[in-house]
Amino acid sequence: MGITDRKEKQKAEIRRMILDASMKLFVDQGFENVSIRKIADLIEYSPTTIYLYFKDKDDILFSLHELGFQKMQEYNEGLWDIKNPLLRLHKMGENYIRFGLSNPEFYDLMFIQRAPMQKVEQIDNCEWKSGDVALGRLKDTVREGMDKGLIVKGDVDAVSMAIWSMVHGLVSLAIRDRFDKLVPQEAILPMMTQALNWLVETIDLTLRK
Amino acid sequence: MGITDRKEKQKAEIRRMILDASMKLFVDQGFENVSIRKIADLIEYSPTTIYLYFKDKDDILFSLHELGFQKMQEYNEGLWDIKNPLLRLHKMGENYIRFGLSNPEFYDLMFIQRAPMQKVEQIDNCEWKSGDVALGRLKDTVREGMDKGLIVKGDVDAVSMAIWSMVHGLVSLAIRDRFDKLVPQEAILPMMTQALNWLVETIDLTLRK
DNA sequence: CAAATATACTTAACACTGTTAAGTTGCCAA
DNA sequence: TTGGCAACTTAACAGTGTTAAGTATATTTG
Repeated sequence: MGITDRKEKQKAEIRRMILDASMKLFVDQGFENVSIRKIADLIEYSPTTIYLYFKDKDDILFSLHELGFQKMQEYNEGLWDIKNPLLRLHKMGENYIRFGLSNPEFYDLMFIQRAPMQKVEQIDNCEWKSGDVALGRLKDTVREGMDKGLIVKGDVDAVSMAIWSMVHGLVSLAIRDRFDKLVPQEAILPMMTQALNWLVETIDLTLRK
Repeated sequence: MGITDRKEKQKAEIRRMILDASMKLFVDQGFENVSIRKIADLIEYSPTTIYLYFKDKDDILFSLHELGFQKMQEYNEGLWDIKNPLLRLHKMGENYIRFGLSNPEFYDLMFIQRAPMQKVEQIDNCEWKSGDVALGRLKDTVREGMDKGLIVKGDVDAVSMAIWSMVHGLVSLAIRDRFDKLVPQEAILPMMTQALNWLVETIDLTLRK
């Protein structure tokens, strides 16, 4: 089956091209400037060809959102070498913020836009693998911290959600311009870092006498 | 000037009609289903008439976003009767979550969509009054709590941002369906409440011995 | 090898979107 | 009565996602 094999590879290659073009477009020009026609222009095919490789636009956005999670993991390389769960948690937060601010369009897709979740609802019947894996790592760290008596005890799920929500809140408010008119531009990142530091210090049991 | 006066009132009335129609549309059918033409249909005018009363679509969305802040304040009636700043803070958080989940489309406009902020940037040169006022109330409460030795000390601005970010994170992840596949539907609200409770307990100095 | 079929891609169109320029009413003041 | 102005509409532009139908080219089959 040498021929069908090569065909498969060609098909995968064009899928790649479409994703690459979409990525380029929405990193360069922002989310709302990505259109099927612009993608088609970039890969020099007709717009309808794209529908031979993806069911619809949401399908492309879903794939990109998964690439986003891959990219995010790169930020966390070496994270598990940190043995102290509290320190690891702190670093996770820092990486999360750094990733969000450096890749606002990916972040948007992963945690703000509705499109990818609609695909999850339709296709992958009842699972959001990428999100589940990422949240799992947070939960593990929180649990470890509690077990070792390093951080304030509480329901692991609720506490993990609270921490995730806080960093997500910081990043999403920042990239949706809600800090712009409340905090001087150059003070935004320091303020975010300070907020994270405060949280980590507040839950740190070792700081209490 | 009786005539020009009545004219003014008529003009204001049509503005109202447009805003009411937009509100109805985006509360009933969701944000992305609001179009100039649908608004026009609802008020039985031609689409272009709307441009005689609002500069563009963003202008309408900005006005709606301000109405959202008004509506939010209604949730906080009687809040300042609570003398204990920690209790008040807790209630503020509960109200914030309740408002967000009950009025997702308004919340979207106020804290997620970019459109209203773009209007702020263009017109109101360099202020986001609604946001500033709301954040101000939070800051006052946090400061009062710190002054009275009821909550963990820290930079008032950063701590306020941290708290706002956490509740915003909870609400925005919820209304953008990020909890749906991670937590059973009926467990979402309890989990959010639990997360808020945990935060308040964690910063409560009176609980420490 | 020729005919039938399957593959890859395009053209044209539909039903939308926000927005603008130009045209049409009807009312008010001179 | 007429000029001008205000309120409103029609028609159009340039864009969007998406689908049905058509056209080559390549592959398989008789």
